[in-house]
Amino acid sequence: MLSAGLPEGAMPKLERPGPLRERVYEALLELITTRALRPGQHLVESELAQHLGVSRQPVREALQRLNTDGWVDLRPAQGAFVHEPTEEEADQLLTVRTLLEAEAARLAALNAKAEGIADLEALCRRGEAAVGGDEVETVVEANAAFHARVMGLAGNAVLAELARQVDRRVRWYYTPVARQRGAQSWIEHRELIAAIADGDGERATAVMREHTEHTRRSYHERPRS
Amino acid sequence: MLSAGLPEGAMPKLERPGPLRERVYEALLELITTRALRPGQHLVESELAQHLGVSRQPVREALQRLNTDGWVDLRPAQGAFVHEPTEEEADQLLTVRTLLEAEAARLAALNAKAEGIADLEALCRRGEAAVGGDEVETVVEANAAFHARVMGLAGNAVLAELARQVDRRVRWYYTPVARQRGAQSWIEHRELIAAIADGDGERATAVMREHTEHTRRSYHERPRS
DNA sequence: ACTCCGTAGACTGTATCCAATAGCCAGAAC
DNA sequence: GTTCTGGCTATTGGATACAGTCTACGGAGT
Repeated sequence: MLSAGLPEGAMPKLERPGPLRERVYEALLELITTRALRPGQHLVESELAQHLGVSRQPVREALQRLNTDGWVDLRPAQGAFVHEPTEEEADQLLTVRTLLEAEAARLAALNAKAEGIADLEALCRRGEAAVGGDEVETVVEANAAFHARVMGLAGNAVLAELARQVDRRVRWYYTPVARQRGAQSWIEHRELIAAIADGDGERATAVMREHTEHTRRSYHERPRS
Repeated sequence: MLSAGLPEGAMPKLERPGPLRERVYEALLELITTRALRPGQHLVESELAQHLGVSRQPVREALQRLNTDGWVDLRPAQGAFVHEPTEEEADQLLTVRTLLEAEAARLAALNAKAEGIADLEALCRRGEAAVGGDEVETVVEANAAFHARVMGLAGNAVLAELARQVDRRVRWYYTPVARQRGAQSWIEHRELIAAIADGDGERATAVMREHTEHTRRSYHERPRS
């Protein structure tokens, strides 16, 4: 018990690196989402280990998790390959996302307090500013943050965990085409905030469903690379 | 290319054990779901390894996956503990399950062919027979098989994967109280089949939602152990 | 009664070693 | 010339050993 009157925030909270496998996981995920490792590419444990400056063990464990999370395909006795998304899979993913996000919006509308609403508005402003700056990376990130906050307001940890996984992959597929849907997306976010602020679960669901379905359609209409 | 006229089914398909970590994962999951390993119990890698007759390596990887799937809690530098479900978490899980299953029912109604309907009826008969026999284990399994088949008819692999994880945990929480909801559950299954056979997505959704909400309520009304 | 270590138990990460397997290619058989 | 076989290689899968570090527990001292 800190008997001395140390202010809580003053503790430097000395940086705990966390398990190495986690950091390797994040590092590889970063490389995949940024397209530094391209879909279909063969990942060799020993190469990755050497490149990251760790032993094979943490790399193996990270690859296993990436496999179960759908980021890489682990072919037995041959190695790991960066997952290649198919048209059908992307569509299914976006469908599920619509489902999860719509439910989250409904729950958020029922649970949200004034503080949460304020957070959403702040995030919305940040997103709109990013759209003005035309930086795709920042826009996508702000969008993810906004949706994550809505999910947080829903107060369902299980739902949030599923959505986290799904959203991250959606973000991967979607980033290349995010530019198209700039300003319109944030107008819809405003509508969503209004519905949540009114505590209107039905409307929040409808708005969110409409919003994510827009995203889904704009994915299918994307320019082929 | 099998030029000889070997019948496809004749190949014994010699048993491939598959990766050891998978088998360890399944073995541990079996031990957890059957309550041989009780919630809160401390799992020591070396003990498990010795007990299963493998080295620590596969055990570690299996524990990691069990951790990400929510079956065990991995406390740093201390070890793995069988997850202890809380009231709130069970409720959230059942809520999410309702969401996923309802969507699956809708999609199944839109996609199902005659063959799928027949499968559902067969599974339903099997379940009803099990209820008659009053064997909780068999009933729960038949129930899982039925829901899994509905999910298969929905034809959304991503949705199915999420539901598989959620359902397995729901099953864990729910098994102790499954006895209460015997016959009624299968009557509702019949209704669901009818809705799917009619291709009525709205009704299928409603029936499934009602069905899983029944389950949720009966969970909360369960006798405390 | 409270605090302060000391120690044991357990995980984390590293380094090797060996076995099994998929893919590939060269070469023999027809 | 085509096909099949056999071996070679790269890589993973699994086992084992070992050092470092963290946690919790308990006993000694105040």
